[in-house]
Amino acid sequence: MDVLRRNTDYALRAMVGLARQDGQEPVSARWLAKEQDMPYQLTCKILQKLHNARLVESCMGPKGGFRLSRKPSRISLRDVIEVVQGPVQLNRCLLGVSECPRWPKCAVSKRLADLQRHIDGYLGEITLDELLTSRSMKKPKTKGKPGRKNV
Amino acid sequence: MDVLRRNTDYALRAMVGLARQDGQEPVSARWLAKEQDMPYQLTCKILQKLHNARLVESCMGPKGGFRLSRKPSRISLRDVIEVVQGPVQLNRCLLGVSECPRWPKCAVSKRLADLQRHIDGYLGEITLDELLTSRSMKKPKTKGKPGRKNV
DNA sequence: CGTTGTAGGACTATTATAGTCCTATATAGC
DNA sequence: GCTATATAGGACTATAATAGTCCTACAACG
Repeated sequence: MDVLRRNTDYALRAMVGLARQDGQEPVSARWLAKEQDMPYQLTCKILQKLHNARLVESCMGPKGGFRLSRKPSRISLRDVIEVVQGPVQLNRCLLGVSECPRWPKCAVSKRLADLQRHIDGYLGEITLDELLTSRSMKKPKTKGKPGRKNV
Repeated sequence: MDVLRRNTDYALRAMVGLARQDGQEPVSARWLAKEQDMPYQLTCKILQKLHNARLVESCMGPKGGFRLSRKPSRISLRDVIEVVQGPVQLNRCLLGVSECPRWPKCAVSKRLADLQRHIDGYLGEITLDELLTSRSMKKPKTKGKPGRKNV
């Protein structure tokens, strides 16, 4: 499939949904799920992950819900991605040389490591607020399976 | 392995194995499989794919086998990757805007599209011959690569 | 104290990937 | 021609990763 998975997409949508509310008022998972066409239960799970990673704050009870724990401009795409699907790695060996059983026979590494660094850097630079404007319109139709729509 | 799958890794190893033989003599799937620690049947499948994509030539019969269809310096990592696992895409929508049902609500696209282009370009630049030296365990890498590292 | 919310464990379902089995066919050498 | 060794490839099984659901517990506002 793709590098960014469906759950990552959901997480991004959720974060964007929260960022738009931008207020003090917490937003409920149910509302977010509906707003962004995501399965409710999954939305809960993903928000929990985001909460454990301190990207969002939560309050329980009626009037409860979630809000971003810092400004959208201080949350990167990479932050969100890593919470949901872990780091985007080209190849497992790139993380820890020590783990590769074929080393030193295998060493695609050097050039790929450069690319890896670039990807990490790039994803780390893109921030949530950059996604806000483009996401702001109300959607036209789109119903059916909760299929993968888009990032 | 994440972005690059195991089969892609196998394909890369197979190609490297072939590139090292550098000769006129075709190399059999069985030999390659053993050399590179890969399941024989899978190796056959993958070589078939590489053959259909014209990256390798094949000859049947005893003394048959595979050889690269062009020089290692003219085969990119991207060529191999795309044969085995398809294009490395960050997100499905980046391929064709027309397919996205959430447009225009969603448009992470712009920044990600840049990254996508960079990845494609980079993978397209890395050539097989650049992997040869680093993959041969005999020689430590005291040697500068003659490969074309041009953008 | 009931309603509306999050927390989260434990499951099921679905899909993608990896890997195997089997049969057909080509060809070199006898 | 016959046989051994090779690729070609369809059809299958197995395994793993991902997506999604169900259920119970707990927190807090009114």
